[in-house]
Amino acid sequence: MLRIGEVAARAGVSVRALRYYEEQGLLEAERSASGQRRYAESAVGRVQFIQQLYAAGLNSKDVLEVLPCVHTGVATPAMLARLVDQRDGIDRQIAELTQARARLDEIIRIGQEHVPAVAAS
Amino acid sequence: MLRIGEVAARAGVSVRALRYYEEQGLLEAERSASGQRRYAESAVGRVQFIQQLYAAGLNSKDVLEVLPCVHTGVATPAMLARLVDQRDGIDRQIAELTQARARLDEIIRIGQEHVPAVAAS
DNA sequence: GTTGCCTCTGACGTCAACGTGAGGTCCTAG
DNA sequence: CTAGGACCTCACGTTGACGTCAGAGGCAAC
Repeated sequence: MLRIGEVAARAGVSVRALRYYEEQGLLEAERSASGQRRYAESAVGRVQFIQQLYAAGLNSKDVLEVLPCVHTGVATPAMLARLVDQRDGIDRQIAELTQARARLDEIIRIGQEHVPAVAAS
Repeated sequence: MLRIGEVAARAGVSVRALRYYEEQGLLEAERSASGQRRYAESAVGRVQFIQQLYAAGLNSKDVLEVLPCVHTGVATPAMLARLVDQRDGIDRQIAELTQARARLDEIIRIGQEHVPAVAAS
């Protein structure tokens, strides 16, 4: 059983974030006799996945819809539809990012042509 | 010369957003005699690129650093370094998204196995 | 037993990218 | 010449994911 600081350090987030996740129903913790949170080892991976979903543009409500499937491995048809929606959203984001990356890349290429004296090895 | 509503409609953003971009120094506009903004045709593409950069996780300050290179086609070595940094950031984001997508995908796959009676064609 | 770090519960602060009126002006179609 | 959109400038409101501070208690070491 891990304490909150330990989980935060391992998952690379703040202690405040973990309390916030609990507030949002994203993360459960047992309590010690004195009321301190105790986490299972699996909490670290769970938190990292939550971070990934946030990074993918989901809000905490979306994450809340997705997470039960992760834990139970079971999904209702409605949940599956949501999951597919979220995956499609991520696909669109990846496509946009790829396009933005390509544009940035071309800007860099042009920039290097115009200032070639420095990087020429 | 386009009016603000026209640019907003074509670029798929709000009028308020365009004023905000101007406020942040991201987008310039001439003014008519009565003070109304008049945009060049190129503003539409510029706005769309700004949106892509926002979607890529850049804030307006970052965008402000990147945009001059787009317009002039010239970049100082420092600017080039920033551009490369931003591109690397986008690469990291794409990697994260791809990983999140893979995890979602597996959840969907497992979910479909557990509820096969519906989707079976 | 006390020092020093960890944790607790509120509860207000923050920051970016706009949203949303208020109150007034412009413009163009009929 | 007037009705009604589109546009203008303030300027406050919103939202999500935390940051941060206050005041109090917990825990392991010395």
